[in-house]
Amino acid sequence: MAVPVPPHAPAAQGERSREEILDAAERLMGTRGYAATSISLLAKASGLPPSSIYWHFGSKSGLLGAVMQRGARRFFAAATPDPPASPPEPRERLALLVGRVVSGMREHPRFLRLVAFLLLGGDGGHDQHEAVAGVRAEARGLVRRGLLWAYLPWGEPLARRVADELTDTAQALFDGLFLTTAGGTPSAAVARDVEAALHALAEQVRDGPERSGGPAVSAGLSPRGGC
Amino acid sequence: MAVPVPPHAPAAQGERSREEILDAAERLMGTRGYAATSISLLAKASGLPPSSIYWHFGSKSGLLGAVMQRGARRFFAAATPDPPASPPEPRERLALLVGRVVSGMREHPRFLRLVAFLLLGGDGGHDQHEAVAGVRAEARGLVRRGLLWAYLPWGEPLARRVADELTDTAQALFDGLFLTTAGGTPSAAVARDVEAALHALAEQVRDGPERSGGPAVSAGLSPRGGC
Amino acid sequence: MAVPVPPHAPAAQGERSREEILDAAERLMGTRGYAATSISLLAKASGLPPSSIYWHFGSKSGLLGAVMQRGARRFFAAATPDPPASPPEPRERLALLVGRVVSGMREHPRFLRLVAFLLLGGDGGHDQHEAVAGVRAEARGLVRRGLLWAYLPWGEPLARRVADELTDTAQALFDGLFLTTAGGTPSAAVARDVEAALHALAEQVRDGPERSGGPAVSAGLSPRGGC
Amino acid sequence: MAVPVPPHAPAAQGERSREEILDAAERLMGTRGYAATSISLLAKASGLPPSSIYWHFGSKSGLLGAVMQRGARRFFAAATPDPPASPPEPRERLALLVGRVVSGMREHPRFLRLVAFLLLGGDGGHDQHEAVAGVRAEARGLVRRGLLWAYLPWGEPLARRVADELTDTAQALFDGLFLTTAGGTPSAAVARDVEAALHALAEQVRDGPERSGGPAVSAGLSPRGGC
DNA sequence: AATGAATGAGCATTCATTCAT
DNA sequence: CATGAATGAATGCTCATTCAT
Repeated sequence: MAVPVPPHAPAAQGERSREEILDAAERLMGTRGYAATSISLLAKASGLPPSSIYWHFGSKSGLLGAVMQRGARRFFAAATPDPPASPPEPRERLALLVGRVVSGMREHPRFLRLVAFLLLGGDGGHDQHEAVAGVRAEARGLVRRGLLWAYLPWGEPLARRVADELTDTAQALFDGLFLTTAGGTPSAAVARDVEAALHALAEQVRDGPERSGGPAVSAGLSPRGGC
Repeated sequence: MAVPVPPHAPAAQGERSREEILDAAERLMGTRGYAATSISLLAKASGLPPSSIYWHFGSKSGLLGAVMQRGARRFFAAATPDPPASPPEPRERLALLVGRVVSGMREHPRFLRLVAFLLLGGDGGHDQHEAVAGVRAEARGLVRRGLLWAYLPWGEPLARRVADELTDTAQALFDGLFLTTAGGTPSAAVARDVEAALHALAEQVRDGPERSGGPAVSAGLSPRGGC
Repeated sequence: MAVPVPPHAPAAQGERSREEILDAAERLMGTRGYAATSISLLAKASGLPPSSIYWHFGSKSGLLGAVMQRGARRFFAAATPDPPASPPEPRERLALLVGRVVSGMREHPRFLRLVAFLLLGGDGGHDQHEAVAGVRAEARGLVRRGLLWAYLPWGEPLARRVADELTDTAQALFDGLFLTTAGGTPSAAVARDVEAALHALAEQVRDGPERSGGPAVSAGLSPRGGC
Repeated sequence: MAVPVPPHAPAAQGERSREEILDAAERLMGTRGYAATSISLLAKASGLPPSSIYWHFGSKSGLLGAVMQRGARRFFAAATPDPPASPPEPRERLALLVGRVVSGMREHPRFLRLVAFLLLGGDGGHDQHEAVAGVRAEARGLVRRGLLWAYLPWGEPLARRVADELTDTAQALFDGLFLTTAGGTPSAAVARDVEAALHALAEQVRDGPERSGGPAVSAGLSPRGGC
């Protein structure tokens, strides 16, 4: 006897199809890039016809949007440090932060590769540009909050200075950690160096407050000269 | 009987067409990625018909190969430090090294973006995988020689240790410096931090010879250590 | 056991949906043609899902049939002259006839455009060809009865001759009046001329009984006669 | 031995393909309408693959444009009366005019049906709307010049008045002549009546100069009343 | 050295339609 | 009555590539 489906279990089969398509899309787009992943390839990989993909997501870029949304939710859940674990030392806290980011990379490599593809590719419509920008901004926030929390034992004003001055660089170091292995498992040695480097930079921020006139040389950045 | 024109008399018009195609390809492939750059788009951008592109390069991946070859030659020429400038201090030498890499990034962003696309993308045939691997290896060599030269003032054995232990990390930091701006002009502040970070790591190599058991914590990287 | 709702209790909501679909279909098919009007467009326009359209009409051509039926009923109701108004003069009666046809055109332009589309298009299945033929035949009957009534003051035998000889031409003139503005409001000036032309032709029928050998010349229509 | 093709015989095969595609398109679009004629149908009918159609015409609407252009050129060549034949009597001249129009209809029915389709269909992009408007305007010019020439024996001022007042109506009558048979061979009887009707209207223009207050009644055009 | 013309495979997308609920 | 979900076939169009000239 046909029992009417209760509204809170909405069309179980439809939801399952949707997830299967999203899985296939994350896997393939994160492997080959957005442009190189055709709808018919996704159809083959998900076992559903192209028209079903369109029924669920409306368009290829709509599918991309859904992949990004779900991927971002999952990645940030994996990369955000658990509040309970709070060692007293900044160095250990930093290690915890780096560890969570690295484990996020290890658990969601395909999503991050897709983000990298989109970050590089200037072709996509502007909604996907927006989606990427959103993810990047959220990641930046995560890094910033992480630094703030890591260096809170040094006192809040200093922690804030560290976060202000190192967020961009930290994000860049994480990007590099990811890109060097092209989205494979990040190298433990490099991760260790990244951690050490960040801590060294934090100590420089703590010890030498004069930032813009510091000892950095970097010839070639300014129109040749120094500083 | 049509004798193929000998290479030392390069039939000016033909050579010019070839360069125009390469320019368009570097620009477009470095902007939109390889897969998203069609031959007919290249034809429109270069002003020559598709068949001419095939006459010059044989296939789309042949064109990619030529773009990579020319791009690599140019990039490494721009990123290799001039031998004459040799300041006495490692820190200054490092600054010079970073400066050259950054100026290579600034002058050839499209080529580097293309490399990044190919590094991420598993789609290309294995020729292009080879080409990318070659470029990466060459870049690694450049970084290694750069570090060796920078820290030579500390004595060759130590310089060699620094190079051995920091090459991968240095390359990762450069990758991050590039990816953070997605191939736009690299941030001067981040470049400065990268430089400072590398130097700090070098000092750690110099001061604490015990590497693997050092103070690094990085929970989650080793088969679960901290946290 | 689900008993089909008896027709005299038409389940208000269902009837309303049906009418909304018919409205959207008449509007869209009469604007863009049958082939260019898709079910999903109709769904969007009517606010009901495609499956509901199928529930009500069974198929796209079933929907067309229903549109034609309702449209024909409405159009002929609007175009049939009221019996009460019966001026004594043929000319005035003719004016009344033309007026009603024109007002039918003004009130149901979309239906007539759809008829014209189907009249021109050989694509539709033969049901719709039949439907169109039915509408055309009914229209012809209307015109014929109208002419008969208009020229009854001249005596029935003559009125019958006028109707016999002018029905086709009158229908053609009405067609032209409609097509010239492509289904917009018919031009009042042209309508006046059509009326005058029909009356002049009727007078010719009255005055010169010799039809086939009359003064008409029309080179090129008979198997080459003049020119 | 391969002789280079002289430039004035440009790619004979290409031109032939182009014409074959145009032939198939005129035939099919003029039979089923623009929307109902798919590219793959055209490919089957012309013997060339869809991609070749795109090579020659760029898009479906580009093909439509080419069909319209060629069709208009041919139709107007067929429908324009030869200057040499100039009988003295207006009635005979009118017969000649009608005859040419009718023979244009007989020789190019498919083109005219396509025009009618486009005239009715509000969906097409605005370039096709433009093309249709152009054809309609050119046809109007043809009718106007034809009337002027036909009634020149009555003196130029009168001929000009006839043309001014009857061009729209004449075009409508021709439209009706065409639409009644839906683009089949126009009925000779109706054509004869159209000719007679036009002449009768011309005589009314000649005899009664007061146009706007004339004997036309057409109830229903003005907001009910008369005139 | 170059190109106009062609082509089969594939693209993203929409089609009319069905059916379990 | 109504609808969410699905589907195979077709849509207009672009793809990388070839080849005679």
